[in-house]
Order: sequence, then C-alpha cells, then structure tokens
Amino acid sequence: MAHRPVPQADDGGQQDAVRRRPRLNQAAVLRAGVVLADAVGIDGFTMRTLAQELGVAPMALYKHVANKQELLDGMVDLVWAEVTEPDAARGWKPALRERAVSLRNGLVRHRWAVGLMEAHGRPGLENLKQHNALLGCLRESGFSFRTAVHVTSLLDAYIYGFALQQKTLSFETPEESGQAAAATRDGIPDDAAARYPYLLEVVGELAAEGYDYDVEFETGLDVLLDGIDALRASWRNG
Amino acid sequence: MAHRPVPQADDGGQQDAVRRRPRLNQAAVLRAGVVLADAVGIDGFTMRTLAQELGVAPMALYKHVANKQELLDGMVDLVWAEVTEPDAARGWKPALRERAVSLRNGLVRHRWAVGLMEAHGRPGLENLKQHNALLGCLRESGFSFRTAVHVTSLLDAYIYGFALQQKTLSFETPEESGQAAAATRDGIPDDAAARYPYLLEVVGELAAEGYDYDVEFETGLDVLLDGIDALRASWRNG
DNA sequence: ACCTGAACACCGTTCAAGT
DNA sequence: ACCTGAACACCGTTCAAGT
Repeated sequence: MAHRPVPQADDGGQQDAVRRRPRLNQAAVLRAGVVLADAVGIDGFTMRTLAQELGVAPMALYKHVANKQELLDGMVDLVWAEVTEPDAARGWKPALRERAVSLRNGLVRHRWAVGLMEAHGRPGLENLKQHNALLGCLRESGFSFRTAVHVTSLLDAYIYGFALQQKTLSFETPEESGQAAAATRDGIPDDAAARYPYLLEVVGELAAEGYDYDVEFETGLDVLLDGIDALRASWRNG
Repeated sequence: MAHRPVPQADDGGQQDAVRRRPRLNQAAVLRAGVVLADAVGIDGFTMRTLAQELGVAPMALYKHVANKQELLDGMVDLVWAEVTEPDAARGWKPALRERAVSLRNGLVRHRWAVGLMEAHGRPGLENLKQHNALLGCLRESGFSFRTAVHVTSLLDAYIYGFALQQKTLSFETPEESGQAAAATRDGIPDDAAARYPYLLEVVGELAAEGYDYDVEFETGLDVLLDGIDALRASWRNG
C-alpha cells in the first residue's frame, strides 16, 4: 500500500471522527439529510441548506447523489432500515403487531417520510428486504398468496394513513392534544358551532380527556389483526 | 345604478358565460386550481401556471386568496364537498361503507389531495360538515363517544393510507398493474432476486393475475367494518 | 375594486473551472 | 477525484402603479 502524505498521525483510517469535515460520501450525505429533514421538516429541506449543514458548496452534493429526488429516495430507505422485520417464528400475530408498531414509530420519528414512502422512484433495497420479510412471515404462517397480499395492503394502508393523520396534527402528548382541541373549538365561529353539534361534542370531550395517539393506533391495529384472524380461514381458498 | 361604459350589449349580468375571461372570484380560482392540479399534479401546480390558465397575471390571484397555502386549503375543501355524507337512517354499516368508497373515489379523482387533506391550515367548512355527519351517524347508531372516535380514526386512516399507496403507483387497470409488476421484477438485479424470494413470488403472481385496486380496497374495508361490528358491544362501556 | 410589471429573495441544477 | 463560483431558469410573494 503506497504511503500517502497525511497531516495527522496515522490512526488506522479513523481520522474522520475528529476532523471538522470528513471526506463526503453518499452514506454521509443521506444520513445528514435525515437529520436535517427531522429538524426542519420537508419544506425547509433544500439542497442548499443541506450543503451548508455539511460545510460544503451546494454543488458538492451532486457528486454523491444524482439529484434531489434520488437523495430523498435514499433517505426513505434509511427509514426502512430502522423498521423491525417480522419473524414468523414468534407467531404471525405478535410478529405483525411488532412490525406495525416499529414502522409507525419510524414514521413518527421521521414525519417527512410518510409522504415520500411510496414515491415515484424505484423502491430501495431496505424497502424490498422489509416487504420480502413481511410476505415471508405470512406465507410461512400458512397464509395463501392472495391473502398475504390483502393483509399487506390492509396493514400498510392503516399504518401510512394513521401516520399521515398524526403528522400534520402538531401536538404530541395527550395534554397538548386537549389544548389543540380547545383551540379548534374556540376557532369555530358561533354559527358554525350550532351546525356541527356532533363535532363539537367530540372536540369538547377530547379537550377534557385528551387523546393518546399510541393508544389510538394500537386499538385500531388490534381490530385489524383480529379481523384478519377471523377471516383467515375463509380466505384460505381465495 | 350609475350607467357604466360597456363595449357589449346589456345581457342582465349574464355576460360572463360568453366572455373569454369572466371577472375572477375566489370560487372560480379554487375550481380552476382543482382542474389544473388534476391535470398536471402537485409538482407542476404553481401560482404562475394557474394564473396563465386563467389568462391573468400571477399577482391577480392574490386579490382572491391570501397565499398558496390558503389556495390549497380551499381546493381540498372542494374535494370534501364531493364526498357523500353518511346517513344513519340507512344503517351504520352501509352508510359508512358508502362514505368510505365515496371518499376514496374523491382521493383517486384528485390524487394531489391526499397529501394535503390533514394539512396544517384550519380545516375547511366542508371538512367540518363531513366529519360532523360521520360522527353523527355513529352516535345516532348507538356508538359511544369513545368508540365513535376509534371508528373515525380507524376508517379514515385506512382510506388515506390506501389512497396514498395508490397515488404513487401510477397504473390504473389490472392489466397495467401486471405490466408494472413485470417491469419491477425485471428491474430487480439477479442477486437481489435470490435474496427476496417471497417478494418475487408476489410480483410474479401479480404480473400474471393483475391487481384490482377497487377490489383490494373493498376487501380491506369489509374486514374493518366486520371488525368494528364484532367489537361494538365490548366497546360500549369503553 | 381589480389587475399589472418590475423586482426580491429564494429554489434545483448546468457548466466551466479549479485543486 | 472531488469541490467551487458564477450563471440559468424557475419559484412565491412584495410593492408601487395603473384603470
């Protein structure tokens, strides 16, 4: 191996950890993209701000990603990499439940991702791996091919949709949700209030009792899993 | 009323129907926005292209909407206006089913809408009216307050998520879906193919049999409705 | 009251150039 | 091989004018 001129002591290639600006590479760009998008949201996420965060000229990024769309696709695949794969050995129901909670947690940690998950680009390798594991869990548990497709479609739609609902309602805790509900109620004009009695009832109750997204998600998830269980037999030949 | 100089014969205020460019108003701007977004998608939808479509300078729009976000909020509310309201008199299950299909149809007609439905802005009046009707249908059918919230959350999450999955997969018919699946399969590298056997099985089967979104949606919807039915009693006191 | 034109502060991205 | 600076064709939006 040729000896190269380095201004620092040889540390076995680990010198990047200390250096102010390590040499850029695609993985570093994608990771920084996830961190930035988490911090500022998808609207504030621009090639220029990401470059600034990395201490680099905007055009330097284009040496490592073809364009912004490919950058976003790569970031989405990093989110997929965080999701627990279902393991048929644990039983299909606990395995699917765990995966669903894990996927939702990923979408909550990275709120910008849900709008890009099914984006136009080719699915990433982690996405393929994840769905292969999901389908494998179902097939190995005795689900028919068609049923496995139904279950995948049903569960993922629920998870995506729930994350989408939660993404844009900006409160996190039950207390915050109560305050938000109160604000919404107070924001409704008086004449409208009279026209939407049922809505007002719910908003008022939620303002008093709060709303827990985690509980709500898992309540719905259990309805789905029980529904899948109940109809498993009748779908066997479908 | 002062007599004004008009280059056309007096037609009792109905002259707009014939004129090339009728006087702009907010409703006309919103309607044109929906048509344009349907045609070009949300990426191609800009204030400038909408103004051009209306034969007007870009800044003319700002006399009728405060900014782009408010314009989008108004467009979303026009989509809500297309959704059938559930009628408890028909029985809660058929009523909810019809509303779910109607909402999904609206989201398919206007694919740009799903990403904006739960957007940060204040919900529109049609949105409020729609959710008031949904909650009213459930309460009048004997659902408890808490259960009505669960059901609303569950159903809407599924509908949104399904529309989101469908939005970005660009094929419409079962035949197209088969072709798309074949393309995806052929796009997977050989070594990856060996690593994702279950995924390949599904993609291959779908390429052969096709995939019908309408059937898939209603299959999952019936699982949800049956699950809600089954657990209705146990939720009574929840 | 409604519409326009020029301008500003941003975007993503191309290109030629630097080391 | 990797990074930079200037430039281009776009955005949404402000402002001062026009009628």
